Amino acid sequence: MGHRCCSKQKVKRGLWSPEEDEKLVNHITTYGHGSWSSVPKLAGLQRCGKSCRLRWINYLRPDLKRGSFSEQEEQIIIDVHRILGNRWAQIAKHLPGRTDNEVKNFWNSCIKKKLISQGLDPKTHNLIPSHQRANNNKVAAENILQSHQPPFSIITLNLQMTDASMEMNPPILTLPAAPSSNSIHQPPSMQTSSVPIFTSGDHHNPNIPWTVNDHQNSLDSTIFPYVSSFQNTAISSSSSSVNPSGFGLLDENCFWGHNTIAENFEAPRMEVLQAQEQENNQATEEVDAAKGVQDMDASFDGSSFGLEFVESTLLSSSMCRELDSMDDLAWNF
DNA sequence: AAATTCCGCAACCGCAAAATT
DNA sequence: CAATTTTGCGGTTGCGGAATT
Repeated sequence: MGHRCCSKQKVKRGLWSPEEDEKLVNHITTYGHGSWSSVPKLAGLQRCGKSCRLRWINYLRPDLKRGSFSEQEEQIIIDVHRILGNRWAQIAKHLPGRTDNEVKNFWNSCIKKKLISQGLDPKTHNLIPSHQRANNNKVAAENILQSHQPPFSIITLNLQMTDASMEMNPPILTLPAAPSSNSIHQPPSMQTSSVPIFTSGDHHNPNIPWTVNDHQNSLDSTIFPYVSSFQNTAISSSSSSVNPSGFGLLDENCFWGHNTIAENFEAPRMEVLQAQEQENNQATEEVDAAKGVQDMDASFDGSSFGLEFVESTLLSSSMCRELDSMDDLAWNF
């Protein structure tokens, strides 16, 4: 029984061998993936395109971060999940170098259990009523209650504002005032760099699928500010995902550098540099439009309070973690 | 030491949206 | 504009190693 997408060919399934990986990497570094459905044939693989795509995205891409999740990453996942639910791809966009699959697995294997052990419903993030709790969770949940540390985070508190209050006092959108959409993806310490981080991936430049941070809309540009909120810890560590050069390349050890793979990428990347810059300029305009031109008062109704908006405001909430008083957490309400 | 259970993770499946023809 | 193809996503499965019996 083969895949529906490639039922004509005999297709290998299951784990990938190092040889297959090598073939795929060689092919994509040389030619890009173009159309995934043509990749297996061109790369000499007996896999379906879908499988190749998955393997590349989840494992072979050079910009992937490896290793266990940091506490900051875990907190980001919890916070974003609280608002977005199981939208793993969206959540993963807030974690440079992590894939949706990775985030999903981490959630299912670790975070979910942790929340349950704390007496929290992993779906709603609310405290599970004691009568609904299983006995083995009871103790843990009660410990939380006794510890005067409410299990609700900043974001929960803010989201508990009523719709009415939102309409009366819409939160102020605090997108970073970056000179361009490129620099938004850099932590503040990098913002003086004149070298842009390329932001496009599969959607616009299939020939450079190894660039960091693929964005589907301009409001996703809140990604790196998360980084900035803890850059003195995570970012300065060896697992840094920020390339001082501005180019979105990581070696197999998650260091920015020039390994073989990265060098192979160099040529095709430079070829599309100009087109990329034009695209980035266009994206800048979109961000500007979102920031300034949009009339919040006129458009702020139930339907306009979309996920993008939630995500963009999430930024400020996450950063608020470092603030000292609850007054500072109020999103300018 | 062998058998069994548990668990994390890579990969698959099916569906929907987007893009292309 | 409809049909087809491609891409992206979230849920789920099952393999393989670790832990337990």
